[in-house]
Amino acid sequence: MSKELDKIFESFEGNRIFKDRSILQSNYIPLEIPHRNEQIKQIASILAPVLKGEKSSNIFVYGKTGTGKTLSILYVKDELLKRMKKDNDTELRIEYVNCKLRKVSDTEYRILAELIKKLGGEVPPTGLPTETVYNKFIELIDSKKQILILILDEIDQAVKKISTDFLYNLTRLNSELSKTQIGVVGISNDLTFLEGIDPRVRSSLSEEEVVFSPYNALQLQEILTHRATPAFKENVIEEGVIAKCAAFAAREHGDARRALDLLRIAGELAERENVQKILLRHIDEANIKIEREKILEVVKSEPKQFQYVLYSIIKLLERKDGPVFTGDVYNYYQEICVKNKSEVLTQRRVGDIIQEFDMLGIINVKVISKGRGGRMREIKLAISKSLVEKTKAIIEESLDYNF
DNA sequence: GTCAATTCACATGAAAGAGACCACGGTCTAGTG
DNA sequence: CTAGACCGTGGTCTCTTTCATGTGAATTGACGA
Repeated sequence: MSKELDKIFESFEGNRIFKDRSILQSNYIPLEIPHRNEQIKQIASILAPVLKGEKSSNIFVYGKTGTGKTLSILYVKDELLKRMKKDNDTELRIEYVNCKLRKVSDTEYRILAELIKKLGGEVPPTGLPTETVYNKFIELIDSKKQILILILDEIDQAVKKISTDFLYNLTRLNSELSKTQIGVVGISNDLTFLEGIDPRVRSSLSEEEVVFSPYNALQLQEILTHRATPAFKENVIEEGVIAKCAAFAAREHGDARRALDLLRIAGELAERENVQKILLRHIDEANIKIEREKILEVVKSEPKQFQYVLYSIIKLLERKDGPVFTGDVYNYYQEICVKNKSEVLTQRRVGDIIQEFDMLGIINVKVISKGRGGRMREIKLAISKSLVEKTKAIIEESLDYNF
Protein backbone atom coordinates (compact mmCIF):
# COMPACT_ATOMS: atom_id res chain seq x y z
CA MET A 1 0.00 0.00 0.00
CA SER A 2 2.61 2.50 1.04
CA LYS A 3 4.47 1.66 -2.10
CA GLU A 4 1.48 2.63 -4.16
CA LEU A 5 1.09 5.82 -2.22
CA ASP A 6 4.71 6.60 -2.89
CA LYS A 7 4.04 6.33 -6.54
CA ILE A 8 1.03 8.57 -6.34
CA PHE A 9 2.69 11.24 -4.28
CA GLU A 10 5.77 11.19 -6.37
CA SER A 11 3.91 11.74 -9.58
CA PHE A 12 1.82 14.48 -8.04
CA GLU A 13 4.67 16.35 -6.51
CA GLY A 14 6.06 17.02 -9.91
CA ASN A 15 8.82 14.55 -9.37
CA ARG A 16 10.99 14.47 -12.41
CA ILE A 17 13.49 11.86 -11.44
CA PHE A 18 12.01 8.77 -9.84
CA LYS A 19 9.49 6.40 -11.22
CA ASP A 20 9.75 3.91 -8.39
CA ARG A 21 12.23 4.71 -5.71
CA SER A 22 11.76 1.47 -3.81
CA ILE A 23 13.53 -0.49 -6.52
CA LEU A 24 16.78 1.09 -5.44
CA GLN A 25 16.30 0.32 -1.80
CA SER A 26 18.46 -2.46 -0.51
CA ASN A 27 15.64 -4.65 0.72
CA TYR A 28 14.07 -4.86 -2.69
CA ILE A 29 14.20 -8.27 -4.30
CA PRO A 30 14.38 -7.97 -8.07
CA LEU A 31 12.92 -10.57 -10.37
CA GLU A 32 16.28 -11.28 -11.82
CA ILE A 33 19.66 -11.22 -10.22
CA PRO A 34 22.32 -10.57 -12.81
CA HIS A 35 25.62 -12.41 -12.61
CA ARG A 36 24.50 -14.75 -9.91
CA ASN A 37 22.97 -17.50 -11.97
CA GLU A 38 25.69 -19.95 -11.13
CA GLN A 39 25.34 -19.50 -7.41
CA ILE A 40 21.59 -19.54 -7.51
CA LYS A 41 21.58 -22.76 -9.48
CA GLN A 42 24.04 -24.26 -7.09
CA ILE A 43 22.01 -23.34 -4.04
CA ALA A 44 18.81 -24.46 -5.66
CA SER A 45 20.20 -27.86 -6.55
CA ILE A 46 21.48 -28.38 -3.05
CA LEU A 47 18.19 -27.43 -1.52
CA ALA A 48 16.04 -29.21 -4.09
CA PRO A 49 15.54 -32.39 -2.05
CA VAL A 50 13.35 -30.54 0.41
CA LEU A 51 10.64 -30.40 -2.22
CA LYS A 52 10.39 -34.13 -1.98
CA GLY A 53 10.30 -33.98 1.76
CA GLU A 54 13.89 -34.97 2.26
CA LYS A 55 16.46 -33.16 4.27
CA SER A 56 18.97 -31.16 2.29
CA SER A 57 22.63 -30.71 3.04
CA ASN A 58 23.68 -27.79 5.13
CA ILE A 59 25.14 -24.97 3.10
CA PHE A 60 27.72 -22.43 3.85
CA VAL A 61 27.72 -19.28 1.80
CA TYR A 62 30.68 -16.95 1.64
CA GLY A 63 31.11 -13.55 0.14
CA LYS A 64 31.75 -9.96 1.04
CA THR A 65 29.01 -7.46 1.74
CA GLY A 66 26.95 -6.44 -1.20
CA THR A 67 27.75 -9.41 -3.37
CA GLY A 68 24.19 -10.62 -3.49
CA LYS A 69 24.37 -13.46 -0.98
CA THR A 70 21.29 -12.60 0.97
CA LEU A 71 19.41 -11.62 -2.13
CA SER A 72 20.15 -14.89 -3.88
CA ILE A 73 19.21 -17.00 -0.90
CA LEU A 74 15.97 -15.18 -0.40
CA TYR A 75 15.26 -15.57 -4.07
CA VAL A 76 15.76 -19.31 -3.90
CA LYS A 77 13.67 -19.38 -0.76
CA ASP A 78 10.74 -17.75 -2.50
CA GLU A 79 11.06 -20.03 -5.50
CA LEU A 80 11.13 -23.09 -3.28
CA LEU A 81 8.09 -22.03 -1.34
CA LYS A 82 6.27 -21.30 -4.56
CA ARG A 83 6.93 -24.79 -5.80
CA MET A 84 6.09 -26.56 -2.60
CA LYS A 85 3.27 -28.94 -3.22
CA LYS A 86 0.32 -28.46 -1.01
CA ASP A 87 -0.61 -32.10 -0.85
CA ASN A 88 2.72 -33.15 0.55
CA ASP A 89 2.46 -34.49 4.04
CA THR A 90 5.62 -32.82 5.21
CA GLU A 91 5.48 -29.09 5.46
CA LEU A 92 8.33 -26.88 4.36
CA ARG A 93 9.33 -23.82 6.31
CA ILE A 94 12.20 -21.51 5.56
CA GLU A 95 13.10 -18.87 8.04
CA TYR A 96 15.62 -16.11 7.67
CA VAL A 97 17.38 -14.49 10.59
CA ASN A 98 20.04 -11.86 10.49
CA CYS A 99 22.39 -12.54 13.35
CA LYS A 100 24.02 -9.18 13.36
CA LEU A 101 21.21 -6.72 13.88
CA ARG A 102 21.69 -5.34 17.34
CA LYS A 103 18.63 -5.39 19.51
CA VAL A 104 17.12 -8.00 17.26
CA SER A 105 19.34 -10.98 17.47
CA ASP A 106 22.95 -10.95 18.40
CA THR A 107 22.90 -13.45 21.19
CA GLU A 108 21.99 -17.10 21.30
CA TYR A 109 18.91 -16.32 23.29
CA ARG A 110 17.74 -13.67 20.91
CA ILE A 111 18.35 -15.65 17.77
CA LEU A 112 16.23 -18.43 19.18
CA ALA A 113 13.62 -15.96 20.34
CA GLU A 114 13.54 -14.47 16.88
CA LEU A 115 13.09 -17.86 15.31
CA ILE A 116 10.35 -18.78 17.71
CA LYS A 117 8.57 -15.57 16.95
CA LYS A 118 8.77 -16.22 13.23
CA LEU A 119 7.43 -19.69 13.73
CA GLY A 120 4.45 -18.28 15.52
CA GLY A 121 5.55 -18.84 19.09
CA GLU A 122 5.98 -16.34 21.83
CA VAL A 123 8.94 -15.74 24.03
CA PRO A 124 9.77 -12.89 26.42
CA PRO A 125 12.67 -10.66 25.43
CA THR A 126 14.74 -11.71 28.42
CA GLY A 127 14.51 -13.41 31.76
CA LEU A 128 14.23 -17.03 30.80
CA PRO A 129 17.08 -19.48 30.96
CA THR A 130 18.41 -20.18 27.50
CA GLU A 131 17.74 -23.83 28.11
CA THR A 132 14.04 -23.15 28.42
CA VAL A 133 14.05 -21.25 25.18
CA TYR A 134 15.73 -24.18 23.47
CA ASN A 135 13.11 -26.54 24.77
CA LYS A 136 10.39 -24.26 23.64
CA PHE A 137 11.94 -24.06 20.22
CA ILE A 138 12.21 -27.82 19.94
CA GLU A 139 8.70 -28.27 21.18
CA LEU A 140 7.43 -25.77 18.68
CA ILE A 141 9.04 -27.20 15.60
CA ASP A 142 8.66 -30.80 16.53
CA SER A 143 4.93 -30.56 16.93
CA LYS A 144 4.34 -31.63 13.38
CA LYS A 145 6.19 -33.25 10.58
CA GLN A 146 8.05 -30.64 8.64
CA ILE A 147 11.28 -29.63 7.08
CA LEU A 148 12.81 -26.49 8.41
CA ILE A 149 15.53 -24.52 6.75
CA LEU A 150 17.19 -21.91 8.87
CA ILE A 151 18.98 -19.15 7.04
CA LEU A 152 21.41 -17.50 9.39
CA ASP A 153 22.79 -14.35 7.90
CA GLU A 154 26.05 -12.90 9.15
CA ILE A 155 26.66 -15.98 11.16
CA ASP A 156 30.28 -15.04 11.68
CA GLN A 157 29.15 -12.07 13.73
CA ALA A 158 27.01 -14.31 15.87
CA VAL A 159 29.82 -16.68 16.56
CA LYS A 160 32.16 -13.84 17.39
CA LYS A 161 29.74 -12.60 20.01
CA ILE A 162 28.38 -15.86 21.27
CA SER A 163 30.72 -18.80 20.75
CA THR A 164 30.79 -21.85 18.60
CA ASP A 165 28.67 -23.72 21.09
CA PHE A 166 25.72 -22.17 19.45
CA LEU A 167 26.59 -23.71 16.11
CA TYR A 168 27.30 -26.97 17.79
CA ASN A 169 23.92 -27.01 19.45
CA LEU A 170 22.33 -26.15 16.17
CA THR A 171 23.94 -28.94 14.25
CA ARG A 172 23.11 -31.37 17.00
CA LEU A 173 19.52 -30.29 17.07
CA ASN A 174 18.49 -32.81 14.44
CA SER A 175 19.18 -35.69 16.77
CA GLU A 176 16.77 -34.33 19.32
CA LEU A 177 13.94 -33.99 16.90
CA SER A 178 11.72 -36.85 16.02
CA LYS A 179 9.43 -35.48 13.35
CA THR A 180 11.13 -32.41 12.01
CA GLN A 181 14.38 -32.11 10.17
CA ILE A 182 16.47 -29.03 10.09
CA GLY A 183 18.78 -27.72 7.42
CA VAL A 184 21.04 -24.80 8.05
CA VAL A 185 22.15 -22.18 5.58
CA GLY A 186 24.92 -20.08 7.04
CA ILE A 187 25.91 -16.84 5.42
CA SER A 188 29.22 -15.29 6.26
CA ASN A 189 31.13 -12.22 5.17
CA ASP A 190 34.32 -13.56 6.54
CA LEU A 191 36.03 -15.96 4.20
CA THR A 192 38.27 -17.34 6.87
CA PHE A 193 35.40 -17.87 9.25
CA LEU A 194 35.39 -21.64 9.32
CA GLU A 195 39.06 -21.93 10.06
CA GLY A 196 38.72 -21.33 13.74
CA ILE A 197 35.75 -23.58 14.22
CA ASP A 198 35.49 -26.93 15.88
CA PRO A 199 36.09 -29.50 13.12
CA ARG A 200 32.98 -31.47 14.02
CA VAL A 201 30.84 -28.40 13.63
CA ARG A 202 32.67 -27.40 10.51
CA SER A 203 32.15 -30.62 8.70
CA SER A 204 28.47 -30.84 9.46
CA LEU A 205 27.77 -27.19 8.81
CA SER A 206 29.57 -26.86 5.56
CA GLU A 207 28.57 -29.97 3.76
CA GLU A 208 28.26 -27.73 0.78
CA GLU A 209 29.89 -24.40 0.15
CA VAL A 210 28.95 -21.62 -2.20
CA VAL A 211 31.23 -18.72 -2.86
CA PHE A 212 30.13 -15.30 -4.01
CA SER A 213 32.97 -13.38 -5.54
CA PRO A 214 32.87 -9.59 -5.63
CA TYR A 215 31.37 -7.91 -8.64
CA ASN A 216 33.72 -6.08 -10.93
CA ALA A 217 32.97 -2.62 -12.22
CA LEU A 218 31.45 -3.90 -15.41
CA GLN A 219 29.07 -6.21 -13.62
CA LEU A 220 28.13 -3.49 -11.18
CA GLN A 221 27.34 -1.31 -14.11
CA GLU A 222 24.98 -3.88 -15.52
CA ILE A 223 23.30 -4.36 -12.18
CA LEU A 224 22.82 -0.65 -11.80
CA THR A 225 21.39 -0.30 -15.27
CA HIS A 226 19.12 -3.21 -14.61
CA ARG A 227 17.68 -1.51 -11.57
CA ALA A 228 17.88 2.05 -12.72
CA THR A 229 15.76 1.52 -15.79
CA PRO A 230 12.55 0.77 -13.91
CA ALA A 231 13.40 3.02 -10.98
CA PHE A 232 13.99 6.25 -12.83
CA LYS A 233 12.06 8.11 -15.44
CA GLU A 234 13.47 8.22 -18.90
CA ASN A 235 16.45 10.36 -19.73
CA VAL A 236 17.13 11.57 -16.24
CA ILE A 237 20.56 10.08 -15.95
CA GLU A 238 23.49 11.89 -17.38
CA GLU A 239 25.94 9.96 -19.47
CA GLY A 240 28.54 8.28 -17.31
CA VAL A 241 26.67 8.49 -14.04
CA ILE A 242 26.12 4.76 -13.83
CA ALA A 243 29.71 4.08 -14.72
CA LYS A 244 30.88 6.39 -12.02
CA CYS A 245 28.67 4.78 -9.43
CA ALA A 246 30.01 1.40 -10.41
CA ALA A 247 33.56 2.65 -10.22
CA PHE A 248 33.03 4.02 -6.75
CA ALA A 249 31.55 0.80 -5.50
CA ALA A 250 34.09 -1.35 -7.24
CA ARG A 251 36.69 0.37 -5.17
CA GLU A 252 34.79 -0.82 -2.11
CA HIS A 253 35.34 -4.48 -2.96
CA GLY A 254 32.46 -4.55 -5.42
CA ASP A 255 29.71 -3.71 -3.00
CA ALA A 256 26.51 -3.55 -5.02
CA ARG A 257 24.49 -2.30 -2.11
CA ARG A 258 26.77 0.64 -1.84
CA ALA A 259 26.41 1.34 -5.54
CA LEU A 260 22.64 1.29 -5.34
CA ASP A 261 22.65 3.56 -2.32
CA LEU A 262 24.86 5.99 -4.16
CA LEU A 263 22.56 6.06 -7.12
CA ARG A 264 19.47 6.49 -5.00
CA ILE A 265 20.92 9.29 -2.90
CA ALA A 266 22.24 10.99 -6.03
CA GLY A 267 18.73 10.81 -7.41
CA GLU A 268 17.31 12.31 -4.27
CA LEU A 269 19.82 15.11 -4.35
CA ALA A 270 18.96 15.91 -7.95
CA GLU A 271 15.31 15.84 -7.11
CA ARG A 272 15.75 18.21 -4.21
CA GLU A 273 17.67 20.60 -6.37
CA ASN A 274 14.87 20.45 -8.84
CA VAL A 275 17.11 19.75 -11.78
CA GLN A 276 16.20 17.60 -14.74
CA LYS A 277 18.98 15.10 -14.59
CA ILE A 278 21.23 13.27 -12.24
CA LEU A 279 24.61 14.74 -12.94
CA LEU A 280 28.03 13.35 -12.31
CA ARG A 281 28.63 15.71 -9.45
CA HIS A 282 25.58 14.32 -7.69
CA ILE A 283 27.41 11.06 -7.30
CA ASP A 284 30.28 12.79 -5.56
CA GLU A 285 27.88 14.65 -3.36
CA ALA A 286 26.00 11.49 -2.56
CA ASN A 287 29.22 9.78 -1.66
CA ILE A 288 30.08 12.53 0.77
CA LYS A 289 26.60 12.58 2.15
CA ILE A 290 26.49 8.87 2.84
CA GLU A 291 29.80 9.03 4.59
CA ARG A 292 28.85 12.11 6.55
CA GLU A 293 25.52 10.82 7.72
CA LYS A 294 26.83 7.48 8.68
CA ILE A 295 29.48 9.00 10.87
CA LEU A 296 27.46 11.78 12.42
CA GLU A 297 24.74 9.30 13.23
CA VAL A 298 27.24 7.09 14.97
CA VAL A 299 28.82 9.93 16.90
CA LYS A 300 25.47 11.21 18.06
CA SER A 301 24.27 7.89 19.32
CA GLU A 302 27.50 6.97 21.02
CA PRO A 303 27.53 7.17 24.84
CA LYS A 304 29.29 9.95 26.68
CA GLN A 305 32.47 8.08 27.42
CA PHE A 306 32.94 7.26 23.75
CA GLN A 307 32.43 10.87 22.85
CA TYR A 308 35.04 11.97 25.36
CA VAL A 309 37.54 9.59 23.89
CA LEU A 310 36.88 10.77 20.38
CA TYR A 311 37.03 14.36 21.50
CA SER A 312 40.40 13.76 23.08
CA ILE A 313 41.70 12.32 19.86
CA ILE A 314 40.41 15.23 17.81
CA LYS A 315 41.79 17.82 20.18
CA LEU A 316 45.17 16.22 20.40
CA LEU A 317 45.45 15.88 16.66
CA GLU A 318 44.45 19.49 16.28
CA ARG A 319 47.22 20.56 18.54
CA LYS A 320 49.99 18.77 16.80
CA ASP A 321 50.63 17.29 13.42
CA GLY A 322 51.16 13.62 12.99
CA PRO A 323 49.65 10.75 14.90
CA VAL A 324 48.88 10.53 18.59
CA PHE A 325 49.28 7.50 20.80
CA THR A 326 47.16 5.60 23.24
CA GLY A 327 48.81 7.05 26.31
CA ASP A 328 48.35 10.67 25.21
CA VAL A 329 44.72 10.05 24.49
CA TYR A 330 44.15 8.42 27.81
CA ASN A 331 45.72 11.27 29.74
CA TYR A 332 43.73 13.88 27.92
CA TYR A 333 40.63 11.80 28.29
CA GLN A 334 41.14 11.65 32.04
CA GLU A 335 41.33 15.43 32.18
CA ILE A 336 38.10 15.77 30.29
CA CYS A 337 36.36 13.33 32.56
CA VAL A 338 37.51 15.14 35.67
CA LYS A 339 36.51 18.54 34.37
CA ASN A 340 33.13 17.22 33.37
CA LYS A 341 32.72 15.42 36.66
CA SER A 342 32.33 12.15 34.90
CA GLU A 343 33.75 8.85 36.03
CA VAL A 344 36.99 7.76 34.44
CA LEU A 345 37.21 4.46 32.67
CA THR A 346 40.24 2.24 32.88
CA GLN A 347 42.89 2.31 30.21
CA ARG A 348 41.96 -1.19 29.24
CA ARG A 349 38.49 -0.06 28.36
CA VAL A 350 39.59 3.10 26.59
CA GLY A 351 41.85 0.95 24.45
CA ASP A 352 38.84 -1.05 23.36
CA ILE A 353 36.88 2.10 22.67
CA ILE A 354 39.63 3.39 20.45
CA GLN A 355 39.55 0.16 18.55
CA GLU A 356 35.82 0.42 18.12
CA PHE A 357 36.22 3.84 16.55
CA ASP A 358 38.66 2.26 14.18
CA MET A 359 36.11 -0.36 13.23
CA LEU A 360 33.60 2.37 12.58
CA GLY A 361 36.01 4.00 10.20
CA ILE A 362 36.23 7.25 12.11
CA ILE A 363 39.87 6.87 12.95
CA ASN A 364 42.75 4.85 11.61
CA VAL A 365 44.69 2.82 14.08
CA LYS A 366 47.93 0.95 13.74
CA VAL A 367 49.76 -0.87 16.44
CA ILE A 368 53.39 0.16 16.39
CA SER A 369 56.34 -0.60 18.55
CA LYS A 370 58.81 2.07 19.52
CA GLY A 371 61.25 -0.41 20.79
CA ARG A 372 62.10 0.38 24.30
CA GLY A 373 59.67 3.26 24.09
CA GLY A 374 56.90 0.70 24.31
CA ARG A 375 54.16 -0.62 22.18
CA MET A 376 51.07 1.37 21.42
CA ARG A 377 48.42 2.35 18.93
CA GLU A 378 49.15 5.05 16.45
CA ILE A 379 45.96 7.01 15.92
CA LYS A 380 44.97 9.15 12.97
CA LEU A 381 41.64 10.57 11.92
CA ALA A 382 40.06 8.96 8.90
CA ILE A 383 37.47 11.60 8.10
CA SER A 384 37.58 14.91 6.31
CA LYS A 385 38.34 18.23 7.99
CA SER A 386 34.83 19.58 7.67
CA LEU A 387 33.41 16.42 9.10
CA VAL A 388 35.79 16.62 12.01
CA GLU A 389 34.56 20.12 12.78
CA LYS A 390 30.99 18.94 12.67
CA THR A 391 31.79 16.02 14.91
CA LYS A 392 33.56 18.26 17.34
CA ALA A 393 30.58 20.58 17.47
CA ILE A 394 28.25 17.73 18.25
CA ILE A 395 30.37 16.51 21.10
CA GLU A 396 30.91 19.98 22.49
CA GLU A 397 27.19 20.39 22.79
CA SER A 398 27.05 17.62 25.33
CA LEU A 399 30.13 18.81 27.19
CA ASP A 400 29.64 20.83 30.36
CA TYR A 401 33.12 22.14 30.31
CA ASN A 402 34.57 23.31 27.04
CA PHE A 403 38.22 23.39 26.23
C1' DG B 1 80.96 -5.24 16.32
C1' DT B 2 77.59 -8.95 17.48
C1' DC B 3 74.12 -11.29 19.78
C1' DA B 4 70.89 -12.51 23.25
C1' DA B 5 68.58 -10.72 27.18
C1' DT B 6 66.05 -6.96 28.95
C1' DT B 7 62.63 -3.50 29.05
C1' DC B 8 59.04 -0.35 27.97
C1' DA B 9 54.14 0.72 27.32
C1' DC B 10 51.02 -0.83 26.01
C1' DA B 11 48.03 -4.79 23.32
C1' DT B 12 45.24 -8.62 23.87
C1' DG B 13 42.51 -12.29 26.39
C1' DA B 14 39.76 -14.32 29.88
C1' DA B 15 36.97 -14.05 33.61
C1' DA B 16 34.14 -12.08 36.58
C1' DG B 17 31.36 -8.07 38.71
C1' DA B 18 27.77 -4.40 38.68
C1' DG B 19 23.50 -2.90 37.60
C1' DA B 20 19.55 -2.83 34.59
C1' DC B 21 16.03 -5.50 32.99
C1' DC B 22 12.82 -9.38 33.11
C1' DA B 23 9.93 -14.01 34.09
C1' DC B 24 8.18 -17.00 37.20
C1' DG B 25 6.09 -18.71 41.30
C1' DG B 26 4.74 -17.93 45.89
C1' DT B 27 2.60 -14.90 49.36
C1' DC B 28 -0.18 -11.15 50.85
C1' DT B 29 -4.00 -7.99 50.43
C1' DA B 30 -8.49 -6.24 49.35
C1' DG B 31 -12.72 -6.85 47.28
C1' DT B 32 -16.58 -9.99 46.48
C1' DG B 33 -20.31 -13.16 47.61
C1' DC C 1 -12.80 -17.36 47.90
C1' DT C 2 -10.34 -15.14 44.30
C1' DA C 3 -8.01 -11.55 41.46
C1' DG C 4 -4.49 -8.61 41.57
C1' DA C 5 -0.42 -6.43 44.04
C1' DC C 6 3.88 -7.43 45.78
C1' DC C 7 8.00 -9.78 46.68
C1' DG C 8 12.27 -12.96 46.14
C1' DT C 9 14.89 -15.74 43.22
C1' DG C 10 17.18 -16.62 39.33
C1' DG C 11 17.91 -15.67 34.60
C1' DT C 12 19.93 -12.46 30.49
C1' DC C 13 22.52 -8.45 28.70
C1' DT C 14 25.66 -4.72 28.46
C1' DC C 15 29.38 -2.29 30.03
C1' DT C 16 33.36 -2.48 32.93
C1' DT C 17 37.06 -3.83 35.88
C1' DT C 18 40.62 -7.07 37.30
C1' DC C 19 44.11 -10.07 36.53
C1' DA C 20 47.21 -12.33 33.41
C1' DT C 21 49.79 -12.91 29.56
C1' DG C 22 51.74 -11.41 25.02
C1' DT C 23 54.54 -8.48 21.97
C1' DG C 24 58.10 -5.78 18.70
C1' DA C 25 62.04 -3.49 18.61
C1' DA C 26 65.30 -0.09 20.92
C1' DT C 27 68.53 -0.60 24.49
C1' DT C 28 71.77 -2.87 27.30
C1' DG C 29 75.54 -5.50 28.49
C1' DA C 30 78.41 -9.56 28.01
C1' DC C 31 81.36 -11.53 24.87
C1' DG C 32 84.89 -12.25 21.51
C1' DA C 33 87.59 -10.39 17.55
